[in-house]
Amino acid sequence: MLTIGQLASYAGVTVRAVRFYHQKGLLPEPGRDASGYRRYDAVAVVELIRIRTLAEAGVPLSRVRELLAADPDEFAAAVEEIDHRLQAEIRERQRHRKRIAQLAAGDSLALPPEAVAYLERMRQLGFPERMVDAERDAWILVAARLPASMPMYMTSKRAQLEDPTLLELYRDIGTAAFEWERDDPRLPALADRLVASIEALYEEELEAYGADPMTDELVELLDATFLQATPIAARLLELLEERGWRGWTKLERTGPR
Amino acid sequence: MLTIGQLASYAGVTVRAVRFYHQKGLLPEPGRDASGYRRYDAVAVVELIRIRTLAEAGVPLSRVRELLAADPDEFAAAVEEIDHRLQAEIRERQRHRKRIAQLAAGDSLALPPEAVAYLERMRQLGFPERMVDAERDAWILVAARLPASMPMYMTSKRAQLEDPTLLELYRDIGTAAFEWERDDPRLPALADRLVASIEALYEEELEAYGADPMTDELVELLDATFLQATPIAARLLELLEERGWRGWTKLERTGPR
DNA sequence: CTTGACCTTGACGCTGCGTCAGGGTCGTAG
DNA sequence: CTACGACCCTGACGCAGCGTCAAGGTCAAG
Repeated sequence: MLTIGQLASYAGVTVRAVRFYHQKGLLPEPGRDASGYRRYDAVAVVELIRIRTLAEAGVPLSRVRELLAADPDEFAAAVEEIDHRLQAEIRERQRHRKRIAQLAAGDSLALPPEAVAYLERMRQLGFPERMVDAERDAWILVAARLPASMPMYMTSKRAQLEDPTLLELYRDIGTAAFEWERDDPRLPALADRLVASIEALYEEELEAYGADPMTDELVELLDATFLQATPIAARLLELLEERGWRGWTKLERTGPR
Repeated sequence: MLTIGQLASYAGVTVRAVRFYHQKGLLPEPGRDASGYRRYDAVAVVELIRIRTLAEAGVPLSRVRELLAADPDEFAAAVEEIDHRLQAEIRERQRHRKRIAQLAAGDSLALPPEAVAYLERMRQLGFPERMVDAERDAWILVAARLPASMPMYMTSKRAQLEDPTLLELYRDIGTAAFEWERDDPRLPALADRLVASIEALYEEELEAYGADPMTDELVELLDATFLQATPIAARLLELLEERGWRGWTKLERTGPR
């Protein structure tokens, strides 16, 4: 007759695990000896090994209980289902591996590769790090909501970076955002240049991309980020409204053409 | 400003998860509005998405906390370690899949394929199901302790099954085990045949396999299983001792040659 | 004013055990 | 005979990552 420790070492499990299986009704409680110790026979070893075999195959203990008492057909069906689950878990982990492989570089945290490339291009072009960070945060928000549209946005944005006039404008906005005060006298001139660019872009963009999938919710959030990021944001929006345009992330014409 | 529900839906997580991250210190508690509601800004969305990105990559939350504050070198090291873990988990599940694939047939629960083949051969040879079951349980015990020795044992046992004299003897022991009483008068004659076979095998086996890796502990357990399985077991052991042999699983000569 | 959809804190539940705490028991050695 | 280490017992809490009540308070719309 075996003690619980001997039984456990036989099946390669811990004593605690054996008691746990008793508690869960997977393994019947054996008789006790005079001093209250559990005493097991060889049948218990076989039962315990069966439990471990299923458990080690990744079967949850609740299923193990059913399976030990199942007929061959039920057993086969259960095995198939468990195999599907294991396959799914493997695929999940393979996705995770890809994901963390992309995380090796800092920006890619939560961003698709084309966005990382776009931010890298900004750095190459000499944009200040703070502005790149702000851009990154904004695109993280977009990527979370509209992952499918990221390639489209990034294609559009990269094209804008290659236009010398726009590049100059973006750089100046960056400088303004992080170095100017809210009432800087140079802001109206900046707003003029901005409006000129908007009006030049407006027609093109509409033709090229059709309806923008961006939701009002997201637009609002991105605008809020901008307003928080720099004190000039609020003033710039005012100046734009005076010139017939409302918004920031998504511009709408309010005045005459 | 966002409520907790809006924040959560933005990052694709549940409200409960957000509160949990607050509790764990992953996400800072934001300010409250007049009625005590948490109010979030866009920065919180970005932080939350970062947390989820890491968590979805299979990083435990305790590591997420460290990683959010880690420098690029630490981050890269951590990513590598996590990737190793994921790979290990994938390999583990692939083993599990193999294991449960083997479980499709009933006997293979906790038995290697060669043992399953041996039991199948017993069935082909017409051994009664009860005897096959008893054999199976015994070999489950052996396989748990000495998996590496199973091919050797099975080769030896299969050879014995192909010997007509031994086959006849085993079949008769099977019949005796499940149909005779402890004091059946035919037992002494069975013991004589058994001893004759043992003495014929004894020399051969010693030469062929050298030292048996089986431990005393395992021998004792297997003997106990035999004694529990059938009332004739105890009597048979007595008869063997009278004839100069002790034991069952592992026989030792006690008398003269 | 009511309804339904939100928000708050607090507490328990799930899996598969690990790990104390606070005892009793067994076998062997001195 | 006693002491010691290695066992055994029950009971309870802890872990990760939330899900899910419970028992309220708040808000916007009809």
